[in-house]
Amino acid sequence: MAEYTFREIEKKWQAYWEKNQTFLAKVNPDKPKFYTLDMFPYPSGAGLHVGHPLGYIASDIVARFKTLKGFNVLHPMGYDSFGLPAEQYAIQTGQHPAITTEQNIKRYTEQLKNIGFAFDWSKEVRTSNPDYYKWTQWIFMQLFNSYYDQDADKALSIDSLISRFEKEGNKNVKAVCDDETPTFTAEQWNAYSEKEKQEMLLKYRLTFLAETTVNWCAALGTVLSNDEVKDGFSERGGHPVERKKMMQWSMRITAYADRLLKGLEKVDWSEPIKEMQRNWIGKSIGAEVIFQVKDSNETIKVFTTRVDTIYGVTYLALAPESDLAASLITEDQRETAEAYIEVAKNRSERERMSDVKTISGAFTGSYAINPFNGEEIQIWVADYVLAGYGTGAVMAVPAHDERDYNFAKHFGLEIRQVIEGSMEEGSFPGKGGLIINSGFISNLYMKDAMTKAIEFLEEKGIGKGKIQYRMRDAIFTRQRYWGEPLPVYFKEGLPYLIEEKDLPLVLPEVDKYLPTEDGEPPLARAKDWNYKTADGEFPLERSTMPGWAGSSWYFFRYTDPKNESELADKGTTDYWGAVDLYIGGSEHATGHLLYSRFWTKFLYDIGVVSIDEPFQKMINQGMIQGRSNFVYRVFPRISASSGDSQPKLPQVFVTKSTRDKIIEGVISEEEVKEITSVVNDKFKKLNPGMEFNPMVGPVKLSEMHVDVNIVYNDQLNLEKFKAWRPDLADAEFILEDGKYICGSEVEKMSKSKYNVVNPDDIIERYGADTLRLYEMFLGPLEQFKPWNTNGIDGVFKFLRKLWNLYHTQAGEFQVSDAEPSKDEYKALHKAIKKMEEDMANFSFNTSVSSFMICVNELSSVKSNKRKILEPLAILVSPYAPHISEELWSLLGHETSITEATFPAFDESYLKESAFEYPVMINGKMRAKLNLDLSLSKEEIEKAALADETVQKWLDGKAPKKMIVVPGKIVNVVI
RNA sequence: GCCGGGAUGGUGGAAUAGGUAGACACGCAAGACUUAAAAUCUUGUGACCUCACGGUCGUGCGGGUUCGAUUCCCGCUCCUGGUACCA
Repeated sequence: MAEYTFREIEKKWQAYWEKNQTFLAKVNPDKPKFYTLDMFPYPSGAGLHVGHPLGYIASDIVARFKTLKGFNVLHPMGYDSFGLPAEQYAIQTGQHPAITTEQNIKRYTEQLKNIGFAFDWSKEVRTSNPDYYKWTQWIFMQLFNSYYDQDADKALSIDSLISRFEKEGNKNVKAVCDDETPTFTAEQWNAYSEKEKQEMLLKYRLTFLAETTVNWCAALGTVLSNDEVKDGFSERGGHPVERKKMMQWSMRITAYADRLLKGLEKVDWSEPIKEMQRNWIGKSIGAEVIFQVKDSNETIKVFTTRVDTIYGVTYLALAPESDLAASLITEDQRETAEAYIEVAKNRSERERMSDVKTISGAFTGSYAINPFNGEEIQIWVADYVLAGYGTGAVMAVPAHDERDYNFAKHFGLEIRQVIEGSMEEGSFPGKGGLIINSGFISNLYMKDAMTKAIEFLEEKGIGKGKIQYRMRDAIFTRQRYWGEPLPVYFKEGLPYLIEEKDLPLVLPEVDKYLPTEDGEPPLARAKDWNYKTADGEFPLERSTMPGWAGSSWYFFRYTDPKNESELADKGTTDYWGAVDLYIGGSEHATGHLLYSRFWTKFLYDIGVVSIDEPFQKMINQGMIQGRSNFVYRVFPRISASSGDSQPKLPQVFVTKSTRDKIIEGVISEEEVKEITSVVNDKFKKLNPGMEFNPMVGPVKLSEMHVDVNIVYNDQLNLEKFKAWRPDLADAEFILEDGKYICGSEVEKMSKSKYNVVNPDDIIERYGADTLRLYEMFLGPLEQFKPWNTNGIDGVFKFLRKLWNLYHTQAGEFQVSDAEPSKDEYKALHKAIKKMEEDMANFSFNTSVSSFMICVNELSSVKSNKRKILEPLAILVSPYAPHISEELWSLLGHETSITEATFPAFDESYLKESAFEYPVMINGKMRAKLNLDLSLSKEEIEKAALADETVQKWLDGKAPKKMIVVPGKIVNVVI
């Protein structure tokens, strides 16, 4: 007697897959490849909850489906194992992060294996493994040894730059470099000292050391990137973040801004994600204009996207941080202006952001000259100007820019209109409008006016057309322990790379994971953290790499994870190419996904890989939210004269509907009496002999989270509840129909809300196949949805029904070799068709439904035909691989079902000769008419008109109009 | 503010080249089997009116296009994600 014993079946096949290396991916040029990838997890101490595997299940289904379709599939998994939580834990406990990380990984792997993923575990990578981060360091070295050549529009080696400098200086070199890089000749270059040369090269390298204003988080003792800061607080932990100047390594990602933007056109991602990246890159086309300061040698450079409005400029505004601003302050303005700068500078980013409405600024006392009309305009300091964007200075055109307008209004500055239109409702951008009052660009439209103005600027050498990006260079150092060390040492204060043969530069041991007393990063605690060269011993860099370093290239390492001589074999990465399907959360839209694209483009430039976009198709799965359950405790309002001892208060709980009645004030007096008497009786029992004033109405309640794992379909398991916490051991319940129904709410899944559901528990109760099916059945992959176990019985029942198709009522395996009926074929092929369509659209939930329909139909005719059940097992196998393998082997196969071929869809089984026409009267369905599909329009019309219901509605009159769509519908208009 | 995504029964959701709204599942109700429970099976289940036949309303709200609108257009409301003085 063989029941569906999922526990045995699942263990058996998981062991089989492991032993037979079923999912081992090998390069095979004879087969088309398919690379499907999940964003690898950070192995946290809490383990997996049901939300994590959602995307993995989806990609696993695709992987298994593609295998059945004859593709050579790579489906790897690994760990993003450097990170803050392990370090935080290490600080608290003194335990080495490597140890906790190892433990967490072990647990994650176990949990993942329980779900039956078709992962090729031999490809596993861990970013914190020296074998891995050796290559992260190696990539860093290549970046250090490269610069971005704008003529070639790619990264080139720094050596080639040096030889150009030696021959011709930097005058004709078009490269991405620091703003203040001076021009020099070959003679000057050759005369530079070694130190001067290195300093100059640092201005060109793709990773470089520079003083930058950073987001310093004192509580975490580290620098955070912009996307790790939310509203002035750290994303992790919510600690305050301040702006601070520090020497930091940066990555010149801005060099790739335009290619990162253009590359988006080539990839198949959702529009919102692409849009987020476009906004993040923030390309603006405009011009740089130089304003001369009156009676001074100083000039002010501004960036504007609207040179066409240059005749409308009535003042200039500088960022408070600007050094120039301070120097322009005149004696008579000194007091107010300096005070303003002091206040504005010290206002934290957070204050400035939350306080957008307040307009503030100060006049410096100096004037600038508008190069177009020679007009003198005031120079102001204003905190609406950001130091970090463009030149940190703006030319203000109050008539056509809202912020300038508000500022001018507030300080009574001139507002001069230069575009045709009405100023009644304040400023207007007037894009495309006719330019007026603007000298030689008057009577032109925006585009032409801009072209002409730029020509003028370039002719006079007082500006040029310019493209500005919002994106900043990415800071690449963290003052942290648990990250990749940078392969850099310092000689005379200048950075040099260690030799490649000394890679990996292994993370040293330290006594504590905290910064040193004088604020140095934890690596400063390491003994002998120096680099030995022929010239002596030099200190190594003490900062480590940020979290995104290791995750920016792991998809290449998966193809060849054990390679010791290169980051991956070129032939292998060429074979696997770009990731065909990447599944992960949309929260990585501007971090990981941008950095990965950047590094891929760089690796492409230096010839290490052959693709320049890593992720061809991406799907962003929606987060699974928690669904909390609540119980409602009656507030026992009893006063007792207890003497010394505290009275024991009764724990009495009422159900959701009683609570609702109490809240709405519609509870009956009898119910109140019942509740109070239960409370009073309980009190008496708990405190025998004690005198007390019994509780009377009205009833007050307090709400309490209850562990969702002891609630089933919102019904509380009373025994488990009593055992949950000692104080609840003699809880009393006022039930309805013998049940305690809890309240519920959707919240974030978190321990403190007792709503975390562990996949292990679901697997224990229903099996991994049920979990997989159910996660997919929950709804569209991309949608955010709460986890709710309420419907899980349905898919579990489905699997049992599926099992029963292959078994007699007595539980014996039995299939028939008889020829299936037309209906049986039809049921199967409907499901095949649907599955093919759904896989193309990544619509996993609807496939599960179609399996259910198919099995229901086959069950109702008690089908047990091999010709139906064999393909059915294959069809279901990507979703429910364990049961399918078992059925497949029962069907007599000796190899894994993964080696089967996906059943071919045959349209002819779905062909119908007749169709049940819905007959509508004025667009409302009134009758049904079963007609042959070969009938002509006229014949259908005739049949419809003859119908009794139609006759009734017509009531003897002729229809105004008849719409007949063969095979679809009949509509009679009356 | 700006840029995305969304709103369908008691619940999760299905259906878009415009063509039977509510597939599939949960829950609920009734019944069968059972000493009983569980499990399983059968039937019903959007709301309202009606004994019934049947009818009216119904896909966030208000309009429009159409023989016909969950689907297209215009105007709103609410929820949700991103972003935030980017010149």
